[in-house]
Amino acid sequence: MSATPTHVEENYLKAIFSLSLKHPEGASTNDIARRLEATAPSVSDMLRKLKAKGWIEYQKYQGARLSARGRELAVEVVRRHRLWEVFLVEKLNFSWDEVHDLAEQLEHIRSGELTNRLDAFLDFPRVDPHGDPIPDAAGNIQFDAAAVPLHLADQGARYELVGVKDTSTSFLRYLDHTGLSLGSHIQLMDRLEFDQSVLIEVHDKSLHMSPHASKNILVKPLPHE
Amino acid sequence: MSATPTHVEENYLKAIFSLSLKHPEGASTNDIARRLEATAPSVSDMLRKLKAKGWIEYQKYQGARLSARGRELAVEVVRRHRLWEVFLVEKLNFSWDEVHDLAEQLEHIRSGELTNRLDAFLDFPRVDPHGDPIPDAAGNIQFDAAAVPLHLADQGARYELVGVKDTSTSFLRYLDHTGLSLGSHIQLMDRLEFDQSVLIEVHDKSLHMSPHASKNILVKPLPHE
DNA sequence: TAATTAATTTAGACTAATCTAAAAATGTGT
DNA sequence: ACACATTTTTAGATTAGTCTAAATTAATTA
Repeated sequence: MSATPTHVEENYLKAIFSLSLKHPEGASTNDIARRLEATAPSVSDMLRKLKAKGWIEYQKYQGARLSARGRELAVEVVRRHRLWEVFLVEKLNFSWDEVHDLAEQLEHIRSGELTNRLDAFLDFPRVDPHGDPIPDAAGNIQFDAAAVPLHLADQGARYELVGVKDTSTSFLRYLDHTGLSLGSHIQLMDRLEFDQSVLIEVHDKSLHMSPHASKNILVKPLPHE
Repeated sequence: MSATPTHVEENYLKAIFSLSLKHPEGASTNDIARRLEATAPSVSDMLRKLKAKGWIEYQKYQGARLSARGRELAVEVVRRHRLWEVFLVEKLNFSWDEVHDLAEQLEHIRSGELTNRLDAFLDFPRVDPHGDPIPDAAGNIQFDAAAVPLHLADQGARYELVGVKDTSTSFLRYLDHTGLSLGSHIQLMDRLEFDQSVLIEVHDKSLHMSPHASKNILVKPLPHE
């Protein structure tokens, strides 16, 4: 039936998938190119091929959307990526800022058996080390509806850090530096509307956080004590 | 300095390495082609490239030998392959006949940090699930000098199964079927010289074993009780 | 040693993935 | 709605790896 994608094709599908989360109407050639650090002509070429294989819907100049099959393939890659990240952190003691590149390689080993056994070995984790949800074997993704970016959270309320949007090494190192990690309790003391920076309290220490940071931290309200 | 080999180049280096164990004078084009299921012209081409990169010594029509650097690279691949095999069997509960193809993919993820952490996580195993020695981080390989193929073992003596040379699924399944696995105790009842088949006793059951099997099983003398 | 066979290399072509430079289509602002 | 900027696609070239068919070298055997 449908052939299996190459590693490169998997990367394109994954990029289109993640771009589509914010722009369901379709991923543009340039956005994909930026994401994959490739040139627009390379992307244009590849979109034609992916369309021919039935993995995306695509009309010239109109951007790309995943087909049902394309989405399945992309979600499998995401599942593998996130499971390997959990493995690297939980079992091999890597830190959350070191695992991305390794997982980028491990994610391309395509074996349902391997993936599912790894999943079981890790005790069926629901999120990866950055708080991103791990698709289950059927491809379902459990998004946490209660999660909001910190810069939109309620003044005075108490939150738990449940995810980060920016998974770059530099950002994660910055969070380590401030003592923040998944599960940290945060109280939002003040929001400075003009630049969307925030004043928060973590572990009884107060901290002024830039808008870039506050926008890239996902929090969930803590139940009142 | 020396660039890093591609996955394909790693496969060639590994093939030359393992062929060189039996024929230290050099691996022939055809032998490499057979091993990699490629054609002779493909191999011929690649040998020129590997020579240009300084990883093999090679003169036209004379076969290939690994350079010092080439050997290092090959041994690293072997190390990764065997560590992943241990992981798959010990942690993910794969059986010894299922791990080869997965390890062929995992072995190409080149990260010293990953490899060494995996090694530690597995508690520094010395052999893989087929009894093959795992090179240490410095590239040293501890061969078991006492191991001999079963068809050359001494009549009447008692042995431990310490390795298999043929790691094909069919052969390993056959061994499972007979109840043999790494560590099994074997008594060599009779050797039939004319065809190198043997009569052995395992777990108090006697068994007639074909020459192919007896040649591909490595045993080590058990200390007398 | 000459002839034949086997092994190996060269020649030429193909696919996947990439790039730069140029052309074409789309979108925007006055 | 026209001109201009932006985005995207086409054209053409490159690299890695592979193949088949043909030529060449090495080995064997009469």
